[in-house]
Amino acid sequence: MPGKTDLSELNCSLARTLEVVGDWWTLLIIRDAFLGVRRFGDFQRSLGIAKNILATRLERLTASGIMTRAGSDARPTYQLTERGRELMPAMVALMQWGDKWVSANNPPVAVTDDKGRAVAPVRLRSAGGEVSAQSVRFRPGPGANARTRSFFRELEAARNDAPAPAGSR
Amino acid sequence: MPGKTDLSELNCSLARTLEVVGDWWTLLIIRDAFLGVRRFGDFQRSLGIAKNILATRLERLTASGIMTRAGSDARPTYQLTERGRELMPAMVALMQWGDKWVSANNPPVAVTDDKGRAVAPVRLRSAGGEVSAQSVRFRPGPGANARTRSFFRELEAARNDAPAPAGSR
DNA sequence: CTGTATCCTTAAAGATACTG
DNA sequence: CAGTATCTTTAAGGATACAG
Repeated sequence: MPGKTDLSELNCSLARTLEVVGDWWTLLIIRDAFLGVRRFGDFQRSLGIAKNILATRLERLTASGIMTRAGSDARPTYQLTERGRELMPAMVALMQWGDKWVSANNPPVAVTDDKGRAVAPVRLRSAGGEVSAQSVRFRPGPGANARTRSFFRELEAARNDAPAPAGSR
Repeated sequence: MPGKTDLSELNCSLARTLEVVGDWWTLLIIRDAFLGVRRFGDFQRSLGIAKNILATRLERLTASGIMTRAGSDARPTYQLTERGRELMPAMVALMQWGDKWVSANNPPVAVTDDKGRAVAPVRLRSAGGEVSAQSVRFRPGPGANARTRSFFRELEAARNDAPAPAGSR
């Protein structure tokens, strides 16, 4: 993107994740890798991506430890590392969302375990069981900086303002 | 992005998802919305995003039914719809990945349920229990088009080629 | 405060030719 | 086959001024 902002200041793991895998091609390359694609040319044909773009992405992905390059130098293969494979839940969750809300429950790709049993919709869980989207809470974590902490403080203040402006006036 | 490719041809729910929410700002706006941000100016300050960019994103998000605009026209609030809230698992999964692999297990933001109990790392499950990234399988789904089917066929062929060229030669 | 309208900059995407 | 090197295009991002 043109005047690309540096998101690293945002002190947020989501922003940090997006800095590494946050563009279309990167995510789709990882998807292909999950599917079993290994070769430069196969990625290229599968995605219809220009060679220079693909080369850049693969280099970035190997540099950030998400994929490894192996095999002959003339005809290497690219594979996901553990770091990369651990993106699986996020990828599947994104796919499931698209299955439901964009593909109208008519998934182009089915996800199963190795015995062909469907992977269930991804859910959030805590010690108390399933956590609905409504009941999820966010708060500053151990890695929060001053800006993040004040952000949450202000958020809290705004929440106390809006819903109950009765007695205050 | 400049010469933006039309991913809708890719016949993949991930690509389709990325067409809707697949850029930095959109995802970060949704994150903020999850955190409780509601107002134009708050999004703007929180993210450090230009006003026109924010306006475009909010319009796209409401047009695609992920957020709704409510309240006075002069000072509206933006909230996630169900469609938007269902992105929660994917967002949290992405955050968790960043927590572990980029923020070095020092999360800026902690995610809990409404009783303060930590949300567990997102896992994939099937009728057989937890599904490891290694054992996940993909196959053409009901919505697969001819291109997707042949893609999987070729992938299968390649897999049979590489690992066992013994008897064939 | 919440936008819209402009203008400008720039970097990302793509096409193409070429190399080991 | 797997890239690298260029060149061009273009649209996204940002800044600013202005409006309701």
